[in-house]
Amino acid sequence: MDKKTIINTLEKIALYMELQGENPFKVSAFRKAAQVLELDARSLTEMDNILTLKGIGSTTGKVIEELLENGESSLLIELQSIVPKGLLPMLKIPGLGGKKIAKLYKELQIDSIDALKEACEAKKVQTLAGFAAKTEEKILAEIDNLQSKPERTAIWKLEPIVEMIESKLAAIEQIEKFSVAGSYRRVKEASKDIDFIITTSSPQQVREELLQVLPVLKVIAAGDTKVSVTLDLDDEVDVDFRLVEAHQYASALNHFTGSKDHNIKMRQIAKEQGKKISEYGVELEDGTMQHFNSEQEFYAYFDLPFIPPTVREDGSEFAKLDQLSALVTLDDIKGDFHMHSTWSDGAHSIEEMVEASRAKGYSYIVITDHSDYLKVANGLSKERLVQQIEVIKELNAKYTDIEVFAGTEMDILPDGSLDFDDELLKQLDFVIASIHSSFSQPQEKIMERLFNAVTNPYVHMIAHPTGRIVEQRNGYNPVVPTLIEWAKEHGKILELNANPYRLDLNTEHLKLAQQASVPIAINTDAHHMDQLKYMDLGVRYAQKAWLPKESIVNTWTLEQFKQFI
DNA sequence: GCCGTTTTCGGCCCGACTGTTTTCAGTCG
Repeated sequence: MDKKTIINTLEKIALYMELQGENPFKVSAFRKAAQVLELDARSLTEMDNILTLKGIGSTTGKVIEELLENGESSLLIELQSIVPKGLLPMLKIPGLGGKKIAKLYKELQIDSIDALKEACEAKKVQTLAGFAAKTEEKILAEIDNLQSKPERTAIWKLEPIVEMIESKLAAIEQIEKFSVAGSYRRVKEASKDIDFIITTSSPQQVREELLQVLPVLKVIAAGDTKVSVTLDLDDEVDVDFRLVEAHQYASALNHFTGSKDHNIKMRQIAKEQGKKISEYGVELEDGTMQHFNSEQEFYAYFDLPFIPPTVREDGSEFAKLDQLSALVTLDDIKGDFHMHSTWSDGAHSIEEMVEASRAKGYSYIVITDHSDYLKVANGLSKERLVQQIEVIKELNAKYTDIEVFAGTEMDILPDGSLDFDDELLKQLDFVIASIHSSFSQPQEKIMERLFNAVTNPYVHMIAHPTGRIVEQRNGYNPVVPTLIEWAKEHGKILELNANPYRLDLNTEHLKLAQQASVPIAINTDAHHMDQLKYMDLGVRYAQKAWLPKESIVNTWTLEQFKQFI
């Protein structure tokens, strides 16, 4: 019996109880018990006091004891025999919760989505008290919608949509200030919807403007403080706008950034002090409202350090407040080790990339165009690379405020060999090795290729080590813990590729690398000047893995970096 | 169902919107 099974069982029990229309507090008691176990860092064998944990009482305790003893829960088994399995997916239909589903089952014996669809079409559902024609139509529409719409949308699909919305909001006169919030602001890899908060003194006008200027497919809700729409784009995306007054900005931003668990924790802290947190501010015991100029002020009011959005997750962040000041921030970043120019498949000349990097205030960058093998990307031949090294040397002499290093993003070929020989690699300041081909080879072959790169004395770093594309492609499936071991042994850097398509290594892998003291470089892999901005995303993604500045190569001074290479 | 050196009963984070009724329940984030 492992911890995960116990957590899953408790959550399943909660789900089945919810489908029975049980008391919501009872349901959440089981969820809370599951969360208590989840948030406890110890493994099951290390926990001798499981039944005395706060949040685990006699009933949930018995479930756990039973699971430990014979591997199953009679409570769950009983619930599963009473509640048809077909009810579970019905919770996915917006507008339907436990109570309504329980009623549909009890009164009309509806035990699946198909049965629900039939009953709606036969106009049986509107005969129930609490249901009417409009509800019936809505359920039918949502069932149709269910198949066509993905549950979550990847961050790289959302990014251009967020930018489009931001440009629209900026053009609406009555909007004073706005910000994206929600899980997108927390840098989740994928989100269910996009949240914006807007400050205005004429909410009704802004509401109308929003519905006008955006490509609205469907209005989900449109009240005085909240507008929810589905946008008609390549990917249908839901967007929530919350309209508040200027002095409520910080509280609203905090509230709608979440996460839900983070907010609940904050409210419990406030409650212990007799205060009440809402999206409008903090209400004191005498009923007066406290407002804040920033989220920093808000946290300080509760004697907490500023908790960045990226780590506001399951509540465990409150146990790690002492680590917050060590987290890497954009201000700590002194350079970028991976970018392309027109020499291969980049959009700008080396000089333009240097100028854009100077504008960022970097102390150093490395130009790393593709190597010979990658013909589709106009990879550099030996001769062209030698030429490029000279060009970079000359260019570098022109600058006193930034050091430009000559590098390469060299392919690790399908047969495991490296695209350039050591004689050439020797002449470069910085060598990246990466895989762009034959992803479907057996894992042993992939690892053999990576091993050859890691053990080459002239290679400094492995880029996008797994080759994944967020929410779309798994990559070439290396054994990452082994790769981390090798990197440690041979003194290599592993990359956090900051492009929103990649975010590679992912947070789990980054944590492992940090535990092994393997240095991480956050790189934009920019193919265009504008993409240098992804450093910000990379840094915030690194925060999600709780990476301290010390683990990040980009925080090194020029001297430290020179010493390393 | 769980919790409590103010409580063993009465709360549990808090508020918005919709649809169904006519003062509110259910759902959602």
